[in-house]
Amino acid sequence: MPRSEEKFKELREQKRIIIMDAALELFAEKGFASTSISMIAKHAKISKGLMYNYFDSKEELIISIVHDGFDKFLREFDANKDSVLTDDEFEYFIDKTFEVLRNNLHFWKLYFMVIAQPQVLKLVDKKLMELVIPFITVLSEYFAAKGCKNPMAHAQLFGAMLDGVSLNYMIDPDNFPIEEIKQIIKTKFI
Amino acid sequence: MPRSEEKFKELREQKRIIIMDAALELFAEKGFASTSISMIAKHAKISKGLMYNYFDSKEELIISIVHDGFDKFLREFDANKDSVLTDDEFEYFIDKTFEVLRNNLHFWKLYFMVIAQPQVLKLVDKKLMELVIPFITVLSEYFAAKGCKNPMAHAQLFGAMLDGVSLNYMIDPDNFPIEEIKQIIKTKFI
Amino acid sequence: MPRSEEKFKELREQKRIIIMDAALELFAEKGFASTSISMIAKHAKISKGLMYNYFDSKEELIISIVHDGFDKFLREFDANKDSVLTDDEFEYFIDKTFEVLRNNLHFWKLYFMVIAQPQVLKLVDKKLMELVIPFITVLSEYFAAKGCKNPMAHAQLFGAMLDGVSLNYMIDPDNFPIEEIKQIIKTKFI
Amino acid sequence: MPRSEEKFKELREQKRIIIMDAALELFAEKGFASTSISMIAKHAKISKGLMYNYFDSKEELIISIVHDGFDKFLREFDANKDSVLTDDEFEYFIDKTFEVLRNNLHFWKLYFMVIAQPQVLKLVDKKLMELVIPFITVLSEYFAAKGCKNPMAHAQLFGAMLDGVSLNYMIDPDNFPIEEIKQIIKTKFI
DNA sequence: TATGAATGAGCCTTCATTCAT
DNA sequence: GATGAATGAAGGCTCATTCAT
Repeated sequence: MPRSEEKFKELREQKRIIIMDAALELFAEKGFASTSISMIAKHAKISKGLMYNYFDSKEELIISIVHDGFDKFLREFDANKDSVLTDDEFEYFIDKTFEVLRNNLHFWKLYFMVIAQPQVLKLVDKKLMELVIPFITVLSEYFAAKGCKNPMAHAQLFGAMLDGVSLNYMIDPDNFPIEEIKQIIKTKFI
Repeated sequence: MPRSEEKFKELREQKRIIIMDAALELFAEKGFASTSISMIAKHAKISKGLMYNYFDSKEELIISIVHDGFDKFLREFDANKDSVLTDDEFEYFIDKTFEVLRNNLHFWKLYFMVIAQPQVLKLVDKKLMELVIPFITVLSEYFAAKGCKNPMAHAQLFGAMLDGVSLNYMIDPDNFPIEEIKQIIKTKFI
Repeated sequence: MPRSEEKFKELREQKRIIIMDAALELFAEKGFASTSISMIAKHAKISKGLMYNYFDSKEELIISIVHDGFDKFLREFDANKDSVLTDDEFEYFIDKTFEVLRNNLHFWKLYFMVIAQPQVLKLVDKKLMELVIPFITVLSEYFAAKGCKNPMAHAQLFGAMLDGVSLNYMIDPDNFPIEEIKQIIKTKFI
Repeated sequence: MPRSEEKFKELREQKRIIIMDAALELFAEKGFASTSISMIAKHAKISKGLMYNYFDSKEELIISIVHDGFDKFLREFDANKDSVLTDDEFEYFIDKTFEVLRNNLHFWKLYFMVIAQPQVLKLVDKKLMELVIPFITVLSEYFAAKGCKNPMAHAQLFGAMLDGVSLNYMIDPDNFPIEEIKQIIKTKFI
């Protein structure tokens, strides 16, 4: 591939990211249906028409954002998949999760918007499963190693609990005692 | 009040409920924005215009549904507010919660739709607080009596966990091991 | 006609008038299109359905109001039609006109609303002509007797001027010097 | 500014005018409320949606038409504001007024529609005052210079009379002797 | 006579998407 | 690539009118 073409691809990718960031911010703030393409284009400082040069449709845009976010999320954790977690690794996992949560509030708002809306969830659930299953599996193995009777249910409860904590944090970040709650979770589950 | 007038009011109330049920079903299935008044009217077997005889707007409709659901929910629990919960009462509370969850899947889908959508949440958050605060208070007192160091954070974690469990159950009721999870929660929190 | 039937007719006529008064007030205040049958019914303290017992349609209602107003207006002046006006009679005519104007502000608002809206004017223009032509004729004869070269144009100008004065008075009754203007008109035209 | 951008703006302005002309014609013919955006769009040979690219709402459309018309009207007269009118200037003013009246029948229909409809008048009355006050002032000074006792009332009567004449001409242009009436006005007021 | 629930056509407006430039 | 004018379907909502009671 000639250098100029490479550079071109890179520029294109950067513009894609600019659009996705603008869209993410607005989606998180106003919801999917209440955010128009016009608003996204204005916020990304491009024209409406150009949007369609990068994304086929509004749906494809939100799908891309969610997929991208999932990928980023996975990349933060992908070291520890081959063997059973140690307690230290599990604690690291918890810390990392809360850190990611805190640093990507917009994305998690979008995430809940997506899974709470059946019609949007459909667009994304396959990818979501790809993300969730390895997590649940790793967790399940961890709890099995700790001697839990029903490690799979333990893992699912743990995942659900993280969902619930994220959701409540997201709704009112300033009044949710995220740090204390992290400690309690560690006490109860490690 | 003459009987006929009383009857009129009753008929009106019944029709309101028919409309709200129809709307709840569609909202839960397709989301708020993706459900049109036309669809609701058709599903409730009334004309579009009649909706507006019973509800001022689409927003007022979803607000009414949510408020009604919250009230129904509260009525199931209002016995145990005056003193600290015993362990048995706490267990009963957990059982009841899971029972209500199972029997009102549509409503809980709507509930998550609502809290995940900023623009809709705004319409309802005062009422939501009225619902949540007494629960958190009662839970907090319970955990305090059990000797927890940070009873309020415990209560909020517990509430968040229930949210997360509900959410995951709602997304895929058939594959979420709700009963096992209830047992684990009891073990960990009573 | 038996007495009861007579009484019945009278009651009916009274109710008609109540409805027309209520409608006139609202039409004058908000305009024809912006006043709904519901509002009129509420203001007249009857049900929407009953309105249609007295008037076939919203259009028939406004037509009735206008016709009634014209008839009332005519009845105030019908003495002086058979012969040429004296100067005193002409002055009396001017005084009377201004008095009627002041006492029926709502009606004159409606009147201008009607003639300014082609689609409504159509419904009423025949009756309007029946009202206007005798006036113009009488005025024209008066100006002819005074020796004006073009008495018909004089009469039409005079009529138009009264329209204009009414219109301006109606728009802002408190700041339009109606009494001074009456004097000027007398000076210029008697 | 590059030529192309300039041209864009010009094209945009032209389209705005096309829409306003189409709307003016229909408003004058059928009234404000009875003219739908669909009808305007069809008459302007554009799509319904495009209207909203040029005007925020139906109300903003009529406001723009009225403001534009007033501005055009003012531009025809703005020479004679600094000192008292001579008789010749006053006669020129009358001639000009009648000429403008004759050449802009649609606009004057709209004008009367607007001032006869309280809800529409509100949208426009500030601008209307800006138009009327200088006229009344100039007229008032003219009549004062002629030695009238009550020049302000004279001026207001004169303005009202022009309103009334316009109104009657507008209702039935073919049968209203506009030219003769102009002569009578000159005789009576110069 | 009197009510107001019910209808449905039609209105204003929004918005994802396309396309000429 | 980039723009934004243009389209048209669809949505929320209003309202004159009808009709069962």
